Amino acid sequence: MMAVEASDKLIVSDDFDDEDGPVIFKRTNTTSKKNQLSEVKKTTSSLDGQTHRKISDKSSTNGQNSGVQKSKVIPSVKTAPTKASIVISKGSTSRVCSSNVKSPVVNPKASLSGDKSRPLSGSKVLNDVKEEKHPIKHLPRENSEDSDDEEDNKPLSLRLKMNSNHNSKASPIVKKPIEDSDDDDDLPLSARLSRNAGTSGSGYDHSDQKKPLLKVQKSHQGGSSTSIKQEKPIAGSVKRPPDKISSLNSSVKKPKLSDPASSNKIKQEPVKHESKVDDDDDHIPISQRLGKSSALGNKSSSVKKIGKAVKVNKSGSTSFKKQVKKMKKSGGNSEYSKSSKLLPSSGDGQKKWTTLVHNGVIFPPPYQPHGIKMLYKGKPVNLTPEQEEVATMFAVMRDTDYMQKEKFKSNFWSDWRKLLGKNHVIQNLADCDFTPIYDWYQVEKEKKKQMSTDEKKALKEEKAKQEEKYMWAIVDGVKEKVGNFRVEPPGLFRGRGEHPKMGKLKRRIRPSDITINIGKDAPIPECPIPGEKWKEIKHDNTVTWLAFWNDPINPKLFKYVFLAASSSLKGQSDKEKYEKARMLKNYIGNIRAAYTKDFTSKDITRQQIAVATYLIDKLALRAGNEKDDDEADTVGCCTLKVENVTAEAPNKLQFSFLGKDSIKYENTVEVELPVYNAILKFQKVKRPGDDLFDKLDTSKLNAHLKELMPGLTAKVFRTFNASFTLDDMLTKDTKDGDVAEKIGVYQIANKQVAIICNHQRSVSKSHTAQMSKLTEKITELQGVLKEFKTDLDRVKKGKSPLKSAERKRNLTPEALEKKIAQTSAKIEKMRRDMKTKEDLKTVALGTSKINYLDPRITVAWCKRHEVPIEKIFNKSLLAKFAWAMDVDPDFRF
DNA sequence: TGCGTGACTTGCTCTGAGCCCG
DNA sequence: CGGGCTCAGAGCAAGTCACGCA
Repeated sequence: MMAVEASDKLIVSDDFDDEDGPVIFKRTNTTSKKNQLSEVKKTTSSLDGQTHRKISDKSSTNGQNSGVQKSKVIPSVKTAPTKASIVISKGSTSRVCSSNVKSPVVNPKASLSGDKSRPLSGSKVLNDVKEEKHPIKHLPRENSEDSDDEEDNKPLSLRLKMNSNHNSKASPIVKKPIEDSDDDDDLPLSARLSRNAGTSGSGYDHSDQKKPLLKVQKSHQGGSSTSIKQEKPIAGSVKRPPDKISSLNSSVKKPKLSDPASSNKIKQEPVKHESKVDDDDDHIPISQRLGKSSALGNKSSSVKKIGKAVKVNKSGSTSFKKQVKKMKKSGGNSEYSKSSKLLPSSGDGQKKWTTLVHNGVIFPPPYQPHGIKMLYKGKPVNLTPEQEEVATMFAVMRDTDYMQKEKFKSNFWSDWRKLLGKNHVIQNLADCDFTPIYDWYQVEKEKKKQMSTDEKKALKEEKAKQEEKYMWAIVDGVKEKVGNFRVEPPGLFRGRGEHPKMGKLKRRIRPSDITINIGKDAPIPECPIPGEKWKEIKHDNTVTWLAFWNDPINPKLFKYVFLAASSSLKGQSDKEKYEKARMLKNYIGNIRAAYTKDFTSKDITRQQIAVATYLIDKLALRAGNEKDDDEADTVGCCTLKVENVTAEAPNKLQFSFLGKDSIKYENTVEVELPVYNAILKFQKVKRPGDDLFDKLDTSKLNAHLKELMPGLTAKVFRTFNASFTLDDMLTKDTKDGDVAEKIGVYQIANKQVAIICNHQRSVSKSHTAQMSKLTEKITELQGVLKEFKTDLDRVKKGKSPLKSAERKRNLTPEALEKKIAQTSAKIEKMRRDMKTKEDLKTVALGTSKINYLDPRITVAWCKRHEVPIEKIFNKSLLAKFAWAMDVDPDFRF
């Protein structure tokens, strides 16, 4: 419904016949409803697989962008602390070498046998071996792609173990992880899809890529499977290795060593070790890890041989110990190993910290009345400061799309009216004219813009000074950045999509709304607003939040203040997330076999679980929790409605629904026939608005998934698909070449992941203008080129260059030829840039980079191919992924 | 078993700083 | 040196999932 849609669609082609098969579903983009991006559709790829996405630019207006919006009267300036540089380098290369050496054993397989069976011993061994894996795996895959494809048709399970078989036989499922290298099994469906596509033709990628964005094109060959991942730091090593740290610090604006850095460094060192350890684990097959989660200790042993470890130590020793201790408590890194249970560790009521010191939160400044009078029926109206503040919030949103929404206006009116009172002069919104306030705001904005650089700088510094104390927390003795220490200012709620509460007043938060969580021995932060006090002080070390308040729009919800993404606490859980996804790789074969078998189960719940799991695996759909009526009407897998899926004979399913953030998901994919038939069955006798999976909800689904793999939940498939695809594409498509070409390969892989995850963005307002500008320039250059050619002709014939340009005058044929080549190259580059711009106009690459792509894949790839990590990760990502920086170059997801 | 929290992750948009260009 | 563009970072909305209780 609301979707505005866009027109783009991606075309996806899937071919998956089989489970693994190469399904390709690539969607180009979807549109968001709100955003109205374009939608993408996919088509199946035909031979070539070219799928293309078409883009239509349709309007892209999202209203949101309009400039004014935000209104915040108060400028927020923050300074960012920053930092960091990365230091990966050296080690990396060197490491690489070492790594390369490794033996060719393939993990997968090895693991298989060993792994499955079990644990430790085997596993360790494996671990050590580890690195080898990729080679093996890949090769087979690639080469065999075609064959794979065929196999693809077969059920995943089959493929796993025996490629030869058919679907029917599913292998035994269950918990044991299989490591097979089976080719496809490991692969994410999506990857498989794409792969096919790639192989066969170029799937949509091709089209897109055909002209290589960056030059990379080759991709097809490898088939591109994409994977997406996110990154988060895993805990393992709590902190970053010293190096990193140091580097970070340096960059950080803050005081150099002031503590943070320095302290961090120290502590962190220990971390390194740990991290290494982790790395080791990585290599290890999941299964192994599982088995013995306890392995941790072991790992250390394994700690690689690699030099790195060595370095770390020294300084580390002390800190190291400490850390270890800490970790244990918290279940930190070690955790994963330690927690034999598998990953699940992090969550629970484990201790997350021992000592926690921070200064609370900072509040936005009080409202400063401007005294500008709005008009009601043409006449100026007096408003109290409170009334004026809310009127200003509304006035300032004039240029946004929200103003076109009745719901927004009625909600605003309802809340504002409460402030005005029943008997106020203002009796309806339609007769209100906020122009004077709007104009005043524009002027204020302009003034701010016109301030001199020095003035701006002074303001910024002042703000930084005020905020300095709130920016840091000391967790177990380590200074860590706080993520969002600023209390949200009052404003009008901007829900996404057709949110029922859009426009409601989000009232000002006061100290008495805020609960502080801090160490028992730490001083309680002073309340920044004189005369007021905190709602409550807690000392709960099983949670990571520093403070929270209830969301004024929906009091059932909380707004938390957490540590920043670069903190070790966050890094730890990030790492755990990726480890879990990697573990899934070892189980995926059996899981696919299991659900394939259940596609035709007589037990309807079982059948629905099977089909839902298949969709989550293949399409990277979100779980789809139930939602209340007072939220936007969006769905995920478990909450799909009959109307969201249209069957197209013989075996295609067309999906069309609004997902998270009311982003439109449009995709048509080929599915296995039993799935197709099951969907038809689920739709039977239901109305369009009924639940497709009426016997299912996320808790049942996740409970089932946990039986298949410890800690497995629906969202793990997204991480797995994403990271796997990235790893796979990078491995297959990276060729010798310059850095720019390699970065191009990375971007294409990143884009593929974004498409799989349906990460969209709204088309920038100036997109069309920018494109036409580029077109103009190209046309102009083509004219120039033509002239050069004519001149060259003439010069060769002994004539003088044509007219005009005197500059041409003395050109020799050689010089002209050179010019021609230069101009042609320039035109080519511009064409590529245009294509890239157009291709990415509705695709958001950042989300997957931040949340779904295991950073170790990227770091290891950078090391292997000598691409500076800074070319891929910006400063904040470098800080966030500090835990992944010392990964072995041979790391494979 | 179902439901309502509670805690955290994921995700899009806006903003502002720095960059490039003419 | 002003204006448009890009991109990182901030902001905050909207998901996921675990847990405890009845």
